[in-house]
Amino acid sequence: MITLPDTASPLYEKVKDYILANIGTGRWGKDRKLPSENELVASLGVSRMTVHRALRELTSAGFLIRLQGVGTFIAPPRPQSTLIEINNIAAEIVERGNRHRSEVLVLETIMPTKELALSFEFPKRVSIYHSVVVNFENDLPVQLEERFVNPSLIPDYDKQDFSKTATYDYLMQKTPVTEVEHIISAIPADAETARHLGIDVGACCLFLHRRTWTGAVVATISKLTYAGSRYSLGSRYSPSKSS
Amino acid sequence: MITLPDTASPLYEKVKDYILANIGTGRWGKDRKLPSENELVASLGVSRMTVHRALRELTSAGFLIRLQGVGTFIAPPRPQSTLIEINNIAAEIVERGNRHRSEVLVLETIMPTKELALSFEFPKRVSIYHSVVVNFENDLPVQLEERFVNPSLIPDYDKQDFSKTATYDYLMQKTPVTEVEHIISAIPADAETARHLGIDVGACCLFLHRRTWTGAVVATISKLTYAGSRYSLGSRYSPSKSS
DNA sequence: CTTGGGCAAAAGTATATACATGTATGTATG
DNA sequence: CATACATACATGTATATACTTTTGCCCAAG
Repeated sequence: MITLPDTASPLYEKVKDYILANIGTGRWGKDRKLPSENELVASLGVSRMTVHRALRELTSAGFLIRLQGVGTFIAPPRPQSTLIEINNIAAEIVERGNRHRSEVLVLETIMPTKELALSFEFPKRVSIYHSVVVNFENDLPVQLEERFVNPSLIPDYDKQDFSKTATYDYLMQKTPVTEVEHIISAIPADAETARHLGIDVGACCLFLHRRTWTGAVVATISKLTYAGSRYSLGSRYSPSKSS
Repeated sequence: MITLPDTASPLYEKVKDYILANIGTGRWGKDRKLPSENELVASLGVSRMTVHRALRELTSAGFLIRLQGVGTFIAPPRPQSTLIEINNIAAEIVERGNRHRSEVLVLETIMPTKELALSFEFPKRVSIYHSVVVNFENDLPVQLEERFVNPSLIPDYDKQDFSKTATYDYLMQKTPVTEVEHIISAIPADAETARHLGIDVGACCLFLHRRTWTGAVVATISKLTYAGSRYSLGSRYSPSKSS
């Protein structure tokens, strides 16, 4: 009989910790198979429901794999990918304690180019909304934001005052995003970008291309250009909010 | 008494669906407060444990917020952030059907600079591993990878042959990552980077700075420089794998 | 009016029990 | 030898019950 630590945390958390510790030390590493629920009940002296809860939560957290009728196994090492988080720039600037301001350069309805229509996966040509906004941090331009918006999902996009509401906030509020595609690259500033961001032509810019979906429909396409010298995308992330 | 649909799914899933549906239609939108567990027990005719499980899972999925002694509430709309995924470059290249090859330029033990020691959050000066590797896609250099590795977590790092095993694979295999910090920026190539990547000095590069933790200890610090013209980070992501 | 105690209500935890369902395996039968 | 069945064992689900912890609120005492 193993005695679990006498801490304040609930019992199922102690069981989870016990299991994680044994995974970590490789004690169950032989065939990566864990003791059965009933064996854990016997060795830990807790009820099966408690063991079951611990195992279920570790499974949903990705540590374990369970097969009914077979057993519980240590999950293969975490998928080799890491996530970074991209936040709303307006919120981010304010959070840093700086002043955010935006300037609307363009807000119009256009017929998409063939390439754009393709990106929207439109079967036929329909007009779309188009906006260009510059975001300032303490009066220094940091981001040039060009957006193309599917009007069937977000009507009235062209009626908004985006110097007050961030485009991002408006879109997030209007339609749920079910999928996002990002492409991040580094490009030299062209003449127009350079002018809007107040940097030299050819200066390094971080370029973020984003498409969002609502269901099967492409909702927005955004091209975000950051002045490379003034901005970097940062994030800190815990792959698994374990235990 | 509400009757839940007569499908094959388990009861707690039906309860989850019922709750999600009521959130979606805004039925409980007034003060965003849900019926208590006991009220749901009465109205749905299931046991409290079942209701509790449904509510607990919806809470951990981010849909609800529960306060002991107070009640259950609809969570505010999803945090306004999106995630992008950064994959192992070697695997990525192979997945694209291209040939991956790496060249080890440096693999040594060094004393960290003051700045580096600070990044590692070292209390005192200890030596660390240092590697510089160039990754090729079809013989075209795409990434310059400089890594600093905490020897207390990953001994023998300097004994590896990283032209065979990707550093990433080796590290992932040796120690679990509990937290990751990323900073992405766009910088012009310096002379050395330009030489290794075969690009012009001053050309745009995507620069990824990464720190990984194992528990409270900084495990690795990586500086990944991508030739901007040849590479972009891409990902597609579904924010909520709900219910 | 303010404070503090006590009560009710809500979620959180833990257990015992039962049955359902999926899987592997051994055994008897053709 | 092969198939079908029985069985044992694993996880999955559902309930009843009991107790704990936290919170909000009413009400009485000061």
